[in-house]
Amino acid sequence: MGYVEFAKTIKQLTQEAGQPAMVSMKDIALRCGVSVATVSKALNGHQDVGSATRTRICNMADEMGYLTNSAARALKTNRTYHIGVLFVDDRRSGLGHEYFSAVLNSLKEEAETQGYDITFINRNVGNKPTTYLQHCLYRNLDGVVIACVAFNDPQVLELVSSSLPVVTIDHVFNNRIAVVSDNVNGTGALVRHVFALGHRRIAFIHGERTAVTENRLVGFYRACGELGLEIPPEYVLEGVYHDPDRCGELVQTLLRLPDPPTCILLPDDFSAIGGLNAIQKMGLSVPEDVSVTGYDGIHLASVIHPCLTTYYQDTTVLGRTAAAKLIELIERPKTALLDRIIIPGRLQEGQSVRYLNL
Amino acid sequence: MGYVEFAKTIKQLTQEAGQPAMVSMKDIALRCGVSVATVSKALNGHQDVGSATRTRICNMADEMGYLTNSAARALKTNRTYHIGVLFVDDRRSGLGHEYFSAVLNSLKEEAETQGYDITFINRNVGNKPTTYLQHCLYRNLDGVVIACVAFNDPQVLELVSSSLPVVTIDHVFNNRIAVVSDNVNGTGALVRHVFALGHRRIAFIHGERTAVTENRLVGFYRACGELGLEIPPEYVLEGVYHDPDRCGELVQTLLRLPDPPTCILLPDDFSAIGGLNAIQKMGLSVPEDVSVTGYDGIHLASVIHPCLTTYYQDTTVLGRTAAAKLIELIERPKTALLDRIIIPGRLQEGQSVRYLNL
DNA sequence: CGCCGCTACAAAAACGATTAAGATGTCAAT
DNA sequence: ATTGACATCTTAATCGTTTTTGTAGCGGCG
Repeated sequence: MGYVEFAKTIKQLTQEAGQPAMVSMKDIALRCGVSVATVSKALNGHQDVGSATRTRICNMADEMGYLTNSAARALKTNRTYHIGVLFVDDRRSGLGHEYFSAVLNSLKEEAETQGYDITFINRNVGNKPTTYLQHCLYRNLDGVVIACVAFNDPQVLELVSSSLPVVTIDHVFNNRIAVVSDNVNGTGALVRHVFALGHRRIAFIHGERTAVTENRLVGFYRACGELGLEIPPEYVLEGVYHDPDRCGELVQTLLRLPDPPTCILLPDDFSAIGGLNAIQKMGLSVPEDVSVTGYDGIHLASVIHPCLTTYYQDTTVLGRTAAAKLIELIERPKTALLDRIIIPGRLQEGQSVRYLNL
Repeated sequence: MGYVEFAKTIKQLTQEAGQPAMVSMKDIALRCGVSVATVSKALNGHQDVGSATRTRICNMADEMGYLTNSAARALKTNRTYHIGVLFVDDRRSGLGHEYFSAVLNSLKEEAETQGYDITFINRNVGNKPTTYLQHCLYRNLDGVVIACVAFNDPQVLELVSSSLPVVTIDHVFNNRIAVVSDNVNGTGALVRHVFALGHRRIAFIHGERTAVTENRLVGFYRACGELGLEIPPEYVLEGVYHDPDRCGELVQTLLRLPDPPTCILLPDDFSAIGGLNAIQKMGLSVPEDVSVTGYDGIHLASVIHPCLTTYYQDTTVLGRTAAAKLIELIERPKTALLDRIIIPGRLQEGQSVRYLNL
């Protein structure tokens, strides 16, 4: 039986069985008259394989539809080309949040183009509860991206202090790579923007106290300081991210002050909607009576009415960078710089901030 | 060296190395004075192991922090406890869409509680481009959930017609399990609802032609028929999902008709915002002058003003069911019913539809 | 007593790849 | 001719499981 006939037979067999009848290196070796070792080397680009043999093997591999068995490779090399992603979605602040799903999507794409797949980390192995770290070890993950979680969770800390390559998003740990959105300058940019439009009485409703929030507060106070603004303490309130109702209430609180602000910075675009509603409910309108800004720059911001002045966080670069840095750390641990990488965003002007005649 | 000392040593070693120094069945076997085979059986609950030995082995496994090596198990058993998810996010209609991220999240949780991890399917293996199917085979995925893709993509069809266990969401294939949102009754419910409120001139802006859209059209025309409504063809327009601008334009088109509708059904909540804006831009208001409904019942619908009357799609049940059905198909292929499962939603009344005095 | 059947374990062969170490052949230099 | 260097390929061990087959011991039964 000649070469071509044999190939046909193989295909027919696989067709018939309905199963793709996984072809292994052994099969290729058999057909090429070489050893499995040679096949492995040829396919992996090692140098001690003759160029004629190499092309013969590679062609045969294509011909036969060879696919690496990832489990076997992982077993032998301890490399899975799988990176874990830890996103927690309590109260819809994880995947449900457009910011994070956009970051995730970009992260996914970068990882995939580099040959890595992503998988979610959770707290069980088989049907037994475990820790995040154990789950990662069980799956032999090459590395982990952590985002959108309670970073003081003991299980998260265990993961961060493990020997696994880790990249965190929007939170900085010592001696770990962190990719963070530029919350300091982002908030600062908003302050300076509304200041330039004449606003002096600027209030800030921020989210729950997290690393992100701390940075936004720093950005806020620093910018105000540089502009010579004295912000009364009652202008700075703790709200809740992604909670239009709560933020709406706080907006009303602010507007009922004896000396109300002319502009209110809200924790994010979504909760800004609550602000808009609350203001409208008081018979006032945006931006004529009160100005408002959001944060995030999600699609929503530009389609609501009035569309929001906000600070766009570059989710694409954030996700891509996180993936790229993690892979760098995995593949070249010696040279990877353990540092904090700040991703700048961009002020996005809408119609929610009025020009104030001074 | 006694038992306790030995245990300590192990722990110290792993601490020092910084590496968790994976302990294998071999280590347990050594310490328990049994063979690896026995360890394997004990840990996997086989019957031919003495109960004393069994508990000794299990305790030791816990003690030493044993974790199954998933790669080795996968290699031997061809089961990875990994299910693939195919979500495509062209033009932000995948993960960026709250509907799908909610489905994904629910799917993830159900899979995880059953001991399965989820991973995204893409089109490369290593750094070479391949098909979705090849990717699944390369990763030895136990099964696949397909959602939110162009279901006529040849690569998707290849996957669907492969021998892999497959569950599709919102699209039905022959002899495959499909989990679909009840678009027929959902749209019907909206029609009946606005009819009950007195509306007779009801327009429908639907999304691009997909299986989902077809069902909604069926639901629309069927309900209208049952109610004895004659819908003029110019009342039914093809819009674009998740596109407020385009849908806004179409709303204006409808309202400029000589005999405009009193109520407009929009393709989803997000694009309904475009409808609201467009109406406002014409100097009209919702619901006083025109009534509007959305679809999806995402969080947004209830926070905008006026909040939307919409049809809530039960993303939680959708995702959970998809995962559960897929796992059933994987684990009990003989008894799993290859069928279409319809997940009902719920009409969610807002303030965007007015009561019309007839 | 001898045999059967049972329980409880061990031995060993896989799964499919990687890789160190060894083998072979060729050719140039001595 | 011998040697070494080099290129090219093979052998064989190994990763950590699972699973088939084998076997020792023991009690019961005719």
